[in-house]
Amino acid sequence: MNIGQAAEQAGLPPKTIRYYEDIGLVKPGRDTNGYRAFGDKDIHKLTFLAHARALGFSIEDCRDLLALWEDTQRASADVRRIAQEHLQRIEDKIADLQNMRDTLTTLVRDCAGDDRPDCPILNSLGDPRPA
Amino acid sequence: MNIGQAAEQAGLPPKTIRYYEDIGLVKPGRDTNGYRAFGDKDIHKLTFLAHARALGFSIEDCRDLLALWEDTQRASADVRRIAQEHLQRIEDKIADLQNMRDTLTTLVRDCAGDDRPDCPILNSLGDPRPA
DNA sequence: GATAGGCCTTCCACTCACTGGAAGGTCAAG
DNA sequence: CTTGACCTTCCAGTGAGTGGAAGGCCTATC
Repeated sequence: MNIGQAAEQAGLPPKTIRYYEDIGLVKPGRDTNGYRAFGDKDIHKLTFLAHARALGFSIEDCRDLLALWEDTQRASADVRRIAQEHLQRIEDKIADLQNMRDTLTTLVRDCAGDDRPDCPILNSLGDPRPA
Repeated sequence: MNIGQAAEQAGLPPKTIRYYEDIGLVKPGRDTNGYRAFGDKDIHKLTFLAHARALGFSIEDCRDLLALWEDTQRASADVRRIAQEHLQRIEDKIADLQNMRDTLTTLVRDCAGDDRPDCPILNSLGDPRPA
């Protein structure tokens, strides 16, 4: 299978797949004309990568998860640990963003948003001890 | 004021302040020895930048907000619009992360996490139509 | 056989917002 | 006079791709 079809199957842009080969996540063969030749296992890996990345796993997490996937003897606990650590990072990030949202919501609510120059948003951002 | 004190006041690393000068966000003067000399207005700007960045505004948003802050005639509506657009991006990001979290929570819950090799997380990630 | 177009290849540069480090100048204390 | 903490500039790297140029290959049509 050429890179175009592989991209379609996996739901990734061809450029991204070349990049994944570059950094050693997949190792497709080559046809005599130099085109990459993707087998079923490559497609599976790319699909795996597309899903894991969509869930926000880092490339290095993906590398670890793929290695565990290829190791039929691995303990599911190893996978679970990576997923749980990632879950914690996501929870933290959500909490951060919710704090930002709350602060911004207050600022936007207090801003008249009209033609007058007075603006609580700018005032607060410039204050050494802001809202 | 030297860059070290300015950094302390504003709550930013010196490296970041130099970077902000590089990209034209602040323009401190120079002492005769070549050291940057930060005035009150520079400190205020840096403080502003630290807060706006902490709220997740992009550098380009910060540039716009600083320009509005320096324009005493600006309408508060302009500021409000930038803040509200940013707020929307934050809301979207929170929703994305919550979806990720929900999917991952399900996967982690279904994974035995013991010595056995069977792992619903890996199975699902490799599935063309995943959880 | 020529040509058009749609693939494919490599390589280089760019993104964003810094961060790290090297090499060297300056300043205050002891 | 030396030590150590500052400061300066410049170069390179981060993560995870994306954009584009220059050129090769493959198929279809004229």
